Amino acid sequence: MKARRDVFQAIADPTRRAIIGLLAKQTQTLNTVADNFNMSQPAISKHMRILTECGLVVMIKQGRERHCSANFKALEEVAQWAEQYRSFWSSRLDALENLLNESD
Amino acid sequence: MKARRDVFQAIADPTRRAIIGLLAKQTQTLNTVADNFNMSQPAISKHMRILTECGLVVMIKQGRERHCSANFKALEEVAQWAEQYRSFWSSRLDALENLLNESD
DNA sequence: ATGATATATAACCATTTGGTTTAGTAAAAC
DNA sequence: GTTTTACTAAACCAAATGGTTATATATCAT
Repeated sequence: MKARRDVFQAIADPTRRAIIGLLAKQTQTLNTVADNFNMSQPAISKHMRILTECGLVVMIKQGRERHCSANFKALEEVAQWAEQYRSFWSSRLDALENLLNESD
Repeated sequence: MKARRDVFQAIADPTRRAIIGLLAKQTQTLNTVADNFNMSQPAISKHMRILTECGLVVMIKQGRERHCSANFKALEEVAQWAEQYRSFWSSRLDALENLLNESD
């Protein structure tokens, strides 16, 4: 049994972020998703597997089609991680100033 | 010349996220950062290089030491990307419901 | 039944990743 | 000036990543 996929790793790939973007507009089948990319269907299939493994996408089998839908809740972890540092970048306390103050 | 590093890829690694967390508390030298991890100093050096290449960390040479400081502004891209989908997960329109509605 | 369609699975491959150890180099301490 | 110290760079390695093509499987259409 594989260790549960990491959502940070899942969104590291630009193709997978683009897939999320597509699914935000509407649920799509795997094939219609694949039409948007310049790569083979198995490649998209693999990306989709990674996305489902970390909970970012839910796939439901309907006949011979797989209907794919994004589960944006899984992005909360990412948003929260990044946002915890927002006060740092929105304040005056960013990296350069830290360093400059330090060397004063 | 290497293509500019991607911040999404940079934060995909848990060690690098931990480094960001450390630098949020205070600027540190490369060595003091390395003390927090169970890996060699060159390994941390490499992580730090990736972090600086995508702008997440700023390093300033001071004598023989490298003072490392996080530049949280570089996280804005990540926060914004994730947040654009917040309305989806905070509303009732999440994946499962989409699919269930569809198959009604 | 036969064939087309939608997808998964397998086998394969090149490249990247994340680590290692072993030098090097530059600054500080003695 | 010799030795630590802080780090970088190089050479190496196993494993993971992201793609391919070819094949299998299940469903739908005829």
